Amino acid sequence: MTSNSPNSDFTAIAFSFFNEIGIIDQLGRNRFERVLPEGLSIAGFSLLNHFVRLNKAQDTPSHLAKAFQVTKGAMTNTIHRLEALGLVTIVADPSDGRGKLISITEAGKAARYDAIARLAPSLQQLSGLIDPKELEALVPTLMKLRAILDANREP
Amino acid sequence: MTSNSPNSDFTAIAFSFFNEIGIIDQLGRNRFERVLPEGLSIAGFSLLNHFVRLNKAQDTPSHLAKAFQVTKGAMTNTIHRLEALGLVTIVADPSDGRGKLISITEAGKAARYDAIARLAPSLQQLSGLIDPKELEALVPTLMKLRAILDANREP
DNA sequence: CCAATATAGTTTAGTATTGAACTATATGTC
DNA sequence: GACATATAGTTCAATACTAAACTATATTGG
Repeated sequence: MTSNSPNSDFTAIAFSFFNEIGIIDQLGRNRFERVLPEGLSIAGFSLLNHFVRLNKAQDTPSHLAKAFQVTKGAMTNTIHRLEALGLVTIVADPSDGRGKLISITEAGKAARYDAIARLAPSLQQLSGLIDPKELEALVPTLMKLRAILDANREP
Repeated sequence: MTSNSPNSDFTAIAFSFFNEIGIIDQLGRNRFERVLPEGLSIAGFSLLNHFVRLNKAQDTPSHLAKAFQVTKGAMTNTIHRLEALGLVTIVADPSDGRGKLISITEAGKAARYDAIARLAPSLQQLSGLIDPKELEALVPTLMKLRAILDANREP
């Protein structure tokens, strides 16, 4: 019975894990926000990136809200700001009178590419400070964790 | 020269790393916020937790703002809300006419303890889904990374 | 000592978020 | 087919944050 009581152990571990995650996220967001072009938020960038990464031609606001785990209201706001910048288009869903379909524009793809180019130097600076192998080793576990959390969130 | 061009590799790795961190943070915050007692935000809880973890009797708003990497304005807001709840006290710094000193109250310590107790079941639920050893293995690397990011943020 | 500059904290305007109320359209049941 | 319920999207009030302007006090260099 030395290193046991696994339940309370887990609580403590999970607690420090989320604590570190929260601080790293804030420091990372801070870096990112400084270099994003005027008017483009991290939320906006993430949306553009989502379209390109998944190579999606179009997606609905409600699906996007679920994918990013934000409320429908937040997604309405993000989409409308991107539309005002000409980076996405909004059209009515022909097969569902309630729905809309969002698509990234060429300007949106260009803005995403440009944003990544601006991000690179800030990330590059870290390459001298962090062992790339160590960072790389983290990613698969984080992805697995994210998938578990994602699948087990409360509705 | 097979698996090289390490610089652009690093950018891609760092990019997915921060991407996963961001999503996990959001899912984690979501879980936390649901169980925190009415009126206590994550920011407020973190401040209370800071005092207890570091066993600090008092701290200045400006030092707290730096520690949490938020603006002075945000810290003013967090502190004033905690004071309104009776969880911290604010007194003038006797040795510096510009400064204030923040202390956690007994009620603040109790609120922090209570919040952790409420958090536990939500974390507990994860213990069946995630291998505790895997989670535990992540923490030291994250702490190191956090320290590096922390030391190398722009002013 | 005093002027210039730096630092501590507050305030304000603007942005991103949530939860809840709302409108409009779909779907399922009898 | 009509009614109840579910879903898509918008709007609104409130919270937490940022950047920048502000007030007040400290520090520093002539």
